[in-house]
Amino acid sequence: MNDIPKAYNPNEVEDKWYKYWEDNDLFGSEVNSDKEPYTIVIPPPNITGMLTMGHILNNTIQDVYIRYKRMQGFNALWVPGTDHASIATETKVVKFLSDQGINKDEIGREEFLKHCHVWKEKYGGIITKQLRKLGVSCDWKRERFTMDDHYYKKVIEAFVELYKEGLIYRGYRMVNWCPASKSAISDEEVIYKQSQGNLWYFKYPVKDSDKFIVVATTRPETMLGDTAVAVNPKDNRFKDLIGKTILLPIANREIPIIADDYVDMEFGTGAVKITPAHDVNDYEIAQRHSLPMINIFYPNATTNTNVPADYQNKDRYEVRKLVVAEFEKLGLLDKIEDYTNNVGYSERGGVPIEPYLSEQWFLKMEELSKSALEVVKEGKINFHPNHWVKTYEHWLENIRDWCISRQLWWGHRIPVWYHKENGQVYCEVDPPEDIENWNQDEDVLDTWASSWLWAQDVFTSDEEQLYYYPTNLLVTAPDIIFFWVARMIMAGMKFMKDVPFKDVYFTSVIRDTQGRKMSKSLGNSPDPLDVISEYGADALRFTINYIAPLGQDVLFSTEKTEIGRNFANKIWNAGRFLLMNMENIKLDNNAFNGSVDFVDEWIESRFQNTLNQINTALDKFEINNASKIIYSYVWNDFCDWYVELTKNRIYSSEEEEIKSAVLTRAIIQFEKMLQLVHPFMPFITEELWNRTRTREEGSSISVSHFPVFDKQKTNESAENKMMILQDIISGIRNIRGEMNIPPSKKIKTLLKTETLEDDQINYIKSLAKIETLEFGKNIEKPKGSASVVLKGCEIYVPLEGIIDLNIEKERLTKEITRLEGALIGVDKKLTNERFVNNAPADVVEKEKTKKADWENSLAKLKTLLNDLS
RNA sequence: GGGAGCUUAGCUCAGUUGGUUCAGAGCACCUGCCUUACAAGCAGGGGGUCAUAGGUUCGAAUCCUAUAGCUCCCA
Repeated sequence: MNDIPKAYNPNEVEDKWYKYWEDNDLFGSEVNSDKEPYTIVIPPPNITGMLTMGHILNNTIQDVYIRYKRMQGFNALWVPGTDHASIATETKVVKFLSDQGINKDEIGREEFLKHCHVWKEKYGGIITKQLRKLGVSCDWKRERFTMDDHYYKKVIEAFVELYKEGLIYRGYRMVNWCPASKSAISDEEVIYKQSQGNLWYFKYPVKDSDKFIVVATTRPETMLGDTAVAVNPKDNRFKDLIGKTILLPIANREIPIIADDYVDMEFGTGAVKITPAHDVNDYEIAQRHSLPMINIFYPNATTNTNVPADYQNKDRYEVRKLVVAEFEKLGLLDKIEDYTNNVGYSERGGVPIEPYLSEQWFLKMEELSKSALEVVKEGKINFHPNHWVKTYEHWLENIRDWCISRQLWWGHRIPVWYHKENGQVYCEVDPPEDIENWNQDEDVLDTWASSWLWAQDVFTSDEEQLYYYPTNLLVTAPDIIFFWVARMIMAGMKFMKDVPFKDVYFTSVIRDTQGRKMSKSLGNSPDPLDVISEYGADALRFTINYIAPLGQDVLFSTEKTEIGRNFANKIWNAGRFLLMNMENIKLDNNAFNGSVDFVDEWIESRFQNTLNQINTALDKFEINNASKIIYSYVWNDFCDWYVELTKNRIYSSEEEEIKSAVLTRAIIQFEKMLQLVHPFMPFITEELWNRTRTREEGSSISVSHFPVFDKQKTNESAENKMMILQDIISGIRNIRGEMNIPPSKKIKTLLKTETLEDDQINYIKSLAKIETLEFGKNIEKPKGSASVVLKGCEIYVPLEGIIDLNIEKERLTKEITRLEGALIGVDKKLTNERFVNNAPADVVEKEKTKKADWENSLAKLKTLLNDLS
């Protein structure tokens, strides 16, 4: 056993065990009607992505729960997989190809998709490979992809079903258009950013008049598509102009001046230009007034032939400059003001979106959102933290139809065919038989319109679906609550008539130490794999759980991982101590009887209470609380006290039998602790589990039985007895510390007490480094002693000659001041009649006891202080 | 503009139904220790007007109201 290194080295341990787990299929799950399933589906990472700190947090939490439940005897299944990420992947592949001089449109759809699949095979597994480094206990045999045959078919079936029910429709509508990907995107994919812009004031000449009407706009280029100017009917400034027309400069069109309540009289000049094809509000006004709609852009947001020749084929921002310059030249530019406005950007494309008229597919939301709202309100699904419910409700109550078509090739192609001759529409899972007479719709579905089936269709047979669905827990980042969580709930209720999961855990958002969101562009995100190789996966897992409070942001920096690394090292060394002492000792499982003393009862009691607290914390999804409970049990109870107290018995005992019994007991206690820690730190616990004794091939701590809380084994009197012991030892250590007595110097100590028992004495002697200890109720304080007053016990450390009286006076005075302050508080309460009359009797009683105890101590302290002078 | 959350020690955060000295932990800091598991450690110590102002209550970090600051979501 001398091969146990002094410091824990995760690199020598982690890969070995991961391989062992996978080789032995320890995380596989099969339908088994005798066992209750516990199911989690992974939020499928995007195949274009790399592992981020967000993934670390998210997947660590899932792994904690799945390992915990697996050890508790559930048939635990964690389904891994990836998402095809339509826009992101297509963008990557397009760039990849164009770097080689290949143009997407030239090679055509089929050829392009081949490249996509090749690309997916090559890069699509990066994250899932990286995740293994974290120790995740997924069932890799069940890895799924959103474009797998089975899953693809399910997506198409869902479309057809919804179409036939009339919930999916096609329409020529104003959508959020991403000029970069040349596709429509959904409302949720638009990100609003504040930007410093201008408000341009244009003078529009009124026909047959020398008057002008001034309009303000943030987007001058759109004037080329204006089809009206609108004013508020109540606005007296423009009353006489309503019904007249404007001669639109540059475009040289005649457009009407109309009245509409929508116009805000306070904004700008009170008159607004109307560009129906490029503004959502204008579009609605145009519909009310039957105005023409002039689309001035190609799909990439360059100007088309609907604008004068000089302005054609130019980028929208270039046209803006030209238009402004021309207005200035014509003397029609009234003024320019600074203006801050919200500009919508395409989440994926990164460019400002263009409101754009086009033919798109929509999914009606009214019915779907209703049931999704109900199940959360009724508590069939619980959000953690709960406050996300409000955000969720608000979104569902104000939802608009979902634009599900994308003008892309990579994805699930819409299963609709149009007849070449008669324009007939055909929507089925299988293509029409006379396929040569039909054209299939060119669009694919929004990625989320496929991943919304994830919780139900990662299961490939009815039997499996029936057994594993609904899943138990979804762990995800709050930023996809609408994109994914809400829609998965809709899909579950629609297709399965049941919720997709029972609990949703929304993770923290990971930021850097300055509170900035981690992002590629800022370069402030550490590569998790670097962190793992530097500190170990267990260290990172533990740290991220430890510092991530439920529902709040977490500020992460690489150095914080020291918390977990040090903790792992602590566990390692506790094990090292036990194993080293076991070297020449036989483990004797039957040797308990002679050795049980209150320390053994105490640690068992602490263990049980800790176990109970951890169960409660995990049930409430207070995962960082759970890690703190574990940390404090392992470090404070187990290492600082229990192991130290074991030493006393191991070293002082001459009897091998007792030594063996103490160590056996300690090892068993240590093993139980390892099980507690295992869901959080799987690698180190597996390593030590295999070092405490020889294990069968194929066995693992990860499939061992998690301890079950047993109230019978808690022991209040042992805990109390221990507390007294700890107080006395701390008291003596305090004197040592304050008096600067070096640890090497053994001291003499006297204890005036009635309650101390023999079995506590040896512990006190060794932990407080005492040479001789006298105790009893009639102990007298020696002259020149330092002293501590505890409840029912006084400690005297005779230090005549060494002791600095002033330091001791200071110590005592400090304690006296503290107690006096506390007593004032208690007195204030007890002399207040309203307190005595109104507060519950037990509270008053407690205050009285406190008062008596403190007065007692205070009196003793004062006597001690007097003796010194 | 609407909504959610946050503000407690130098830093990051706990603090349950208001009641034990409830003002805590970790890191950082100071002092002493290479004490036979661990210096990635051990022992001891200092440090906070609980954002601000009111209110409710016998009693408030905790409940209510207002204000300020910060973060996020939605329009």
